[in-house]
Amino acid sequence: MRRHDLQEAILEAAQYLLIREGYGSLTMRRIAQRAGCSVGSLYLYFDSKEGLLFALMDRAQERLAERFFDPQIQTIDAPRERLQALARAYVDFGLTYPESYEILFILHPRELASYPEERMQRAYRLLDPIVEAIEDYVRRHDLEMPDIRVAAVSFWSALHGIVSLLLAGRLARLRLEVDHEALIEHAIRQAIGGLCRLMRRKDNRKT
Amino acid sequence: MRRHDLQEAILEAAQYLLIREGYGSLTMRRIAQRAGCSVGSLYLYFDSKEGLLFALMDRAQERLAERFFDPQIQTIDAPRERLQALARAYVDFGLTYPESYEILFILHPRELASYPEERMQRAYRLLDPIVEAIEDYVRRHDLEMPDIRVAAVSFWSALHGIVSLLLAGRLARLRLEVDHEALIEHAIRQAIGGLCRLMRRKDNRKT
Amino acid sequence: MRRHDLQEAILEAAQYLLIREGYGSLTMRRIAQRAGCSVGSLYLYFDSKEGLLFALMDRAQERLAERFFDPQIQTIDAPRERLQALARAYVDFGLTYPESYEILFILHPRELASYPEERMQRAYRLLDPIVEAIEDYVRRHDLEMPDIRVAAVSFWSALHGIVSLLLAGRLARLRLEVDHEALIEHAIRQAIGGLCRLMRRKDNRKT
Amino acid sequence: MRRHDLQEAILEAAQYLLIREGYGSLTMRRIAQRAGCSVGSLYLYFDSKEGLLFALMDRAQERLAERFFDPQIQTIDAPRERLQALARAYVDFGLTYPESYEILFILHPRELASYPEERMQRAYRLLDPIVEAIEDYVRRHDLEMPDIRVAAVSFWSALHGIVSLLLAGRLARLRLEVDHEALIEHAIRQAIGGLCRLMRRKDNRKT
DNA sequence: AATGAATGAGCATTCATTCAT
DNA sequence: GATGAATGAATGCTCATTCAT
Repeated sequence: MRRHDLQEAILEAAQYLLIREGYGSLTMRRIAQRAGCSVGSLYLYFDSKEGLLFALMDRAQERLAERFFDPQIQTIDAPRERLQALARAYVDFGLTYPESYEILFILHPRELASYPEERMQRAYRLLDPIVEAIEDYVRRHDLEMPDIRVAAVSFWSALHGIVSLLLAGRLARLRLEVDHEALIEHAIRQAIGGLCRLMRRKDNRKT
Repeated sequence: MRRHDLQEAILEAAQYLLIREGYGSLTMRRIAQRAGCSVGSLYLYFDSKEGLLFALMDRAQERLAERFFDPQIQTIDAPRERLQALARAYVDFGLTYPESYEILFILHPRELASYPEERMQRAYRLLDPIVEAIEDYVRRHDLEMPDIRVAAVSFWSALHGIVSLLLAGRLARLRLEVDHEALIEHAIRQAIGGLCRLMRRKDNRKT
Repeated sequence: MRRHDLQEAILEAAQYLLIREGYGSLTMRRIAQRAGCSVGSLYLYFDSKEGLLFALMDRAQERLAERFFDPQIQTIDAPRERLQALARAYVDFGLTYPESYEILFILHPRELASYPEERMQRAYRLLDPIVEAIEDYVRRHDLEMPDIRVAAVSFWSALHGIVSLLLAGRLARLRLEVDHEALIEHAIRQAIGGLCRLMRRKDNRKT
Repeated sequence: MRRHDLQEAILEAAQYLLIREGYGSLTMRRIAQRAGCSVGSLYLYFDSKEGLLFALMDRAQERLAERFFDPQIQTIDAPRERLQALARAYVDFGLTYPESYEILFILHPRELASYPEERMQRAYRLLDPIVEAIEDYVRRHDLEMPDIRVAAVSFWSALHGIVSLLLAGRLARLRLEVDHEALIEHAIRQAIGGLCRLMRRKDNRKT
């Protein structure tokens, strides 16, 4: 139990520092200091700084899964509503755990180069529920969508766009005094609306 | 002439390394090595590492302006087509000058904290043509859009999402073997379609 | 125990280099090399080069206090003998701990600009016993000395002159083959004699 | 003529910077900047930084000679008054040309290690007029002074003490709010008084 | 005579990592 | 299990000096 406690404290500290000060300022010294242990102790639980980062990634993936693969969402019957709930969950995850989001989707690939591919893949299962919802929608409305994978990635990219813009604090820097909540709402509706329209169009062209 | 050559080589080297290896690995030594000069020479052309980074920012902004504020685009009469041309230009800029895009829109603001705000603002003028196109569209079709600024940022965020995902090379890593061209096409149409639909909706509600 | 050993070794090394090679050549690398440790270890014991220098100052002040504020001297009743003992102690201190003397009184204040003033002041308490001795002398012999502070500083400056000349090794360089002991003896007697004479003179003028 | 002009400007600049910013901050770049020429030009007139420093020393010696070997002083008949005039001239030189004084008598010997000995000696001829004056005094008053060289160095050391204390700005730092003029006056009279008294004493003991 | 671009060596400092205790 | 002393390598940056022009 004890063991786990310190390990957890270390991860917590690292995560806290990562988003506050950035990866460049994330040092083993500071992590130890914040976790309330010695630098040496870090190496009892993690092989290296990279190992610690990987553990952080694993953790971030779990958190994402918790939110995104929420059973409550899966049971929403109407695919469009499900898509909306997924989008909401995704954005919420990003804004609630900015550090996790940063690690998973923003951190430079270089830092994660040697992160085992199989563990990496897990994070991107998030596309599956999106694909499913789109398929569902297409099927139910008897529409067409030639490449659903493309549609899903495109949908995801729109969500990623809004989250990463908000997290980077660029809007604030730009003095773009825009209400975040309204922006998120707008962006999600824009993505879903655009997606559905594309399906319809495909349909129209055929006729 | 020579003078300019090395300065250019340094910027080129820094840019190359920045995107390939990330900001954390961007060191003056490596820049010098890649530029084929001594570390000291870097300081002949730039005050500091930060200064070099700022020069890179300036450069990226110019490149963005070239593509995005292209007069040919401005003269497209139909606002929807103009919007599409702007979106294309934005994505093209990002894919053609990935380093510039990375510097402008992905690099964490932390690293550029002291970049003069007025110079920073220039980059974000890109919202203006988008705002104008939306306004145009709304006006011509006699629609309503309560907060055009929100709509513009939302539109931008969709473009940013697709570009940053492509640049991060995440798709490749994910073995998401998706055709980039199709994806871009899809994403742009999704964004425009979603945007226009949101306007119509507003209209519908009113009636 | 060990801990203190290396700290001491570092101070010793820094002191040695400071006097032998001058402040300009005092580098962390050389200190580490001479102390027999790595450069990084220096920073385990001292915050910075400046911090190390300050520790050296503190140390020098302690050594000065030991010699100069010797209780045995304070109890000498006859003020003139006490003055002589003080002068001896001062010069002895300078010659015994040349590095300490150099740090305290020769090193340019520039290098120590941020040394806390209150700690600095301690070193200059040395004027107090001199002032007291002069006051005593004046009182006992019923003489006059309008500005005792001036007299004390003047006396101190004579001692400083002889010590700094000897320490700088200038006499040797000049081939001024002069017996150091005789020179010190002479200088001290000259200072005391001159001081007392000035008092008498003041007296004479008044009458 | 031109040639001389720039050389002079360089020396002037170096001297100015030397005292203002200290030897540690005396860089070729800054000298060139202040002298209004390029760094390379410095090497047209001086072999190296050390060479420039040596030229500065030569210059300082000349200035000292001008003041100290002033014919007007040499012609003062009364040896005691001559001694006083010499002391005054010495202190004046130090306070008027602090940079020169610093170079000649305070700069760490290390920096001057390779200054040609014969040129070094010139600076210390200053002892000759002092020796002569003392000899004169002894002779005229029929006194004794076993080692006149010791007496002269001792006298010189008193003057050096007061000048170096004032130049280092220590008194100011100590908040020893002492009138400089009074202090100098006092110190010189103390030195002369002490010196003469020592001669007398020698005499007394003999009888 | 004068420049200024270029550099290698060096600066203080910080880093992730190791290991005896 | 935990520490903290120790380190080699790397960081951004400055230096005196050289040399083609």
